[in-house]
Amino acid sequence: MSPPLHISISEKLRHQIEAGVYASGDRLPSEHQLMETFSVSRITARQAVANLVSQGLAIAYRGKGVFVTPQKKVTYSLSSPLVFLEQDMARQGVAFSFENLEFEPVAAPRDVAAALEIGKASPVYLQKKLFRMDGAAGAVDVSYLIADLGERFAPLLEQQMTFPTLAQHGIPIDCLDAVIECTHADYDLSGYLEVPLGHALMVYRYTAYSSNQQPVLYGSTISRADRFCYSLSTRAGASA
Amino acid sequence: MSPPLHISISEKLRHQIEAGVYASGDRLPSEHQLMETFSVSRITARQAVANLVSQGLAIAYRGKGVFVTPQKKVTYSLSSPLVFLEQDMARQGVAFSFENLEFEPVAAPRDVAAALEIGKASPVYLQKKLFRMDGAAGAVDVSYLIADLGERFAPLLEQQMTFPTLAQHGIPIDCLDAVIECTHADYDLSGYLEVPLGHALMVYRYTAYSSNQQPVLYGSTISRADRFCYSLSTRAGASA
DNA sequence: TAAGCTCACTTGTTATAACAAGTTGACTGC
DNA sequence: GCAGTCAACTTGTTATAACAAGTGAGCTTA
Repeated sequence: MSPPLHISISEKLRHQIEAGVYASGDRLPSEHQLMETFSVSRITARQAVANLVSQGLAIAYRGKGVFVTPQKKVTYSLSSPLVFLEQDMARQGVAFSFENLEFEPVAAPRDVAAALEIGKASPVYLQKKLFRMDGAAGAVDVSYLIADLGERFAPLLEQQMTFPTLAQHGIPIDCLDAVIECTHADYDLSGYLEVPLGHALMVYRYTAYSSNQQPVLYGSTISRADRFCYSLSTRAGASA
Repeated sequence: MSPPLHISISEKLRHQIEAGVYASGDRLPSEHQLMETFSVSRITARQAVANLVSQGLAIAYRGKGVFVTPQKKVTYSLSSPLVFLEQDMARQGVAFSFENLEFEPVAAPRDVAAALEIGKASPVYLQKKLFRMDGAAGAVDVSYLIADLGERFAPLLEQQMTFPTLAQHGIPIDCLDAVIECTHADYDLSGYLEVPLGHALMVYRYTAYSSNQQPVLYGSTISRADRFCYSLSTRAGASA
């Protein structure tokens, strides 16, 4: 009949977060404090916190404490792929920046070669970028460019790679196939995005084709599911 | 240096799942068996299993065991909203069916009233549907129809509500705004979709507008993140 | 002053123990 | 043969205990 203790406690904390008792970025009571407040064992207190963490409401740091996750979600509008990501963010009052993590020629892995319709281990350019939203790491973009595109884009590294930028430099992108899916954090990405293992991530996986139907760009943007979402509209030029 | 025991164990199990040692639907070793196999305490064995569950690779049933989650992901193509959901599923070789859970007039909650641009507590129709993919519950759709649309649609309950169906009955849908986001299972939905608390869910939240720019339909399709993803293409009529 | 150390506090990992609760198959009694 | 019971097995919840490891403030020492 009555729910488990750890559920009751995490629900109580969740309500307090939603009611503003603990604001975005605030530290939640430590496990020891929860033990005393609710007269439970550390296992129960820990599980209550784990519920919040798995729901993306909080994040725990060893040695520091558990902190409320920023609840503001940023929307990227898919319906107007020509709009700069910066503009999308600015409309929502979010300071946006990005930094290049890597840009180097590599041999195409199997899935990349298949998507770009080139031979396995053909030369491609690997580009890794980190997007920051209000200073905090919000998304990681890992993309592969066909060799020709990579060489042409190399001098433009400081710019966001958008369709207009590419078109200006003689690489018009004609169409884009994309999949939006949800996956889970593994150890690799935890480093960039500071998400606990198993936490939900949004993945925007895309293949861009040039005017001659040739795939030229394949990659994915991986973001924290609790900080990023996608919108689209059938209205031409709509900005939902 | 060395990773925690529970991580090592869950990684080993994950590799075995990916290698086919445990196929989709198979039962994993029980906590007791894992204790003996890896010479660890039940807490460690449990945590290893919990890792798999939180990553969506397995699901646990009390009294029965832990079973490998079906890994096949179903894609719904957003670029052609006129395509029937059934067709999208059929293309992927998935048996699709849906059942009406509820259809009744209710007073519009606050967020619904705002989306439909009507007064709070105005009469609307609540429609709740369950989508089945290969027999298993895959998604729940909860939508609200303006009163007029609800009355006209009531006799058509056995049909999927798609844009062509609506247009045939004098309700042309002109445009659609949608947001795709990720959220986490709460107790309400766990019942329908059989997902553990905190598990990632995909939410497709939409507002449909009639030809006179009036919002007529607002709702969301909630699906298991590990079983459902969305695709879109800028190619007209593409079927990625 | 500045560098380095220590200590208190935090979460992370792991062990042992016990009971609750749901499932399943075998066994018993009719 | 069938129905009901029970025992064995499963995961779920909770407690107590100890150590590991990261952080940060404050103190000590050069």
